[in-house]
Amino acid sequence: MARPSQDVTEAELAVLQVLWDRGAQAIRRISDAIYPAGGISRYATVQKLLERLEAKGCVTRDRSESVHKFAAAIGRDDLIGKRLQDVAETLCGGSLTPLLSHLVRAEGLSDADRKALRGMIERMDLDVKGG
Amino acid sequence: MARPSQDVTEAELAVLQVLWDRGAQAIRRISDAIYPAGGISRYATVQKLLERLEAKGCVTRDRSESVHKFAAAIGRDDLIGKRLQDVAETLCGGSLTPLLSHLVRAEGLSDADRKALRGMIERMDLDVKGG
DNA sequence: ATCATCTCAGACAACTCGTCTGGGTTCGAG
DNA sequence: CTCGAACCCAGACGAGTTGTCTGAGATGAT
Repeated sequence: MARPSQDVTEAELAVLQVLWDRGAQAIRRISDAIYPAGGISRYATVQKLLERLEAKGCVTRDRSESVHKFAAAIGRDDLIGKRLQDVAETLCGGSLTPLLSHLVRAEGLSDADRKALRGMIERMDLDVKGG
Repeated sequence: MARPSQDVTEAELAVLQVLWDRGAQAIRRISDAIYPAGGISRYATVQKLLERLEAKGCVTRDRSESVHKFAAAIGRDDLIGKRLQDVAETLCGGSLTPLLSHLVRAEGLSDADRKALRGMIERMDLDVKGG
């Protein structure tokens, strides 16, 4: 499975968002979703973006019909993970822990957030102890 | 305080690392640290990087002496925060919580990590309750 | 006065990114 | 079968970024 090596671009991400939200699509549909104004060249732009996404392993292409259909090969979560990993490698020597502690320290953590977080940790503890 | 608007580049980061590790430095010192081989042009490269870092507000310049001295204006932690914020805005609608849950879910969290994390949360709870 | 070292401004090639053009193909309607 | 619309593919283009370098003037110690 070809993993996305390079990073996903702003415009490429817009294409991925459409695929994530609406499932597999033909180029025309994606183009219409992103550029409601339409236009021939916009179509070609999306086409190129999909081509590059495919090269990066972020999208799969179904060529069984004459009009190809594209589907996301990675999820939003995969991309989040990749970006976090990237930050960790660039700034923390590869360790994710500093990111974690930064986020916990950061403002914006509500009561509910903390509660959910505690729940997650407890569940992990159980996983470890239970087997 | 001018905040870093654009992102810090790979080579720029190398310069920042030197400033973080060794404190305020003149260009020559930084250049020697990054390019042990030396060379005139490397000096100019570091100079340009510092100029760009200054423009981004990541570095301050002390012009009081004829040989300027540079110091980091942001910490490693600030940069981590900025990058995390960026990921959140790009992929999570600005919320940091998904990042948090992703990290907790991620492998590589040791026993000690979980323990430390639980400690952090409990401390936050105390802060809130204690006023 | 000289010379090494510094600052500053600008140039450069390589690369990325979003966009567009042109040429060949496919497919359904007439 | 022919025609036209929509498709796929390859390539190009301008703008912006990034790391690097050059040249000219200023500064300071010997």
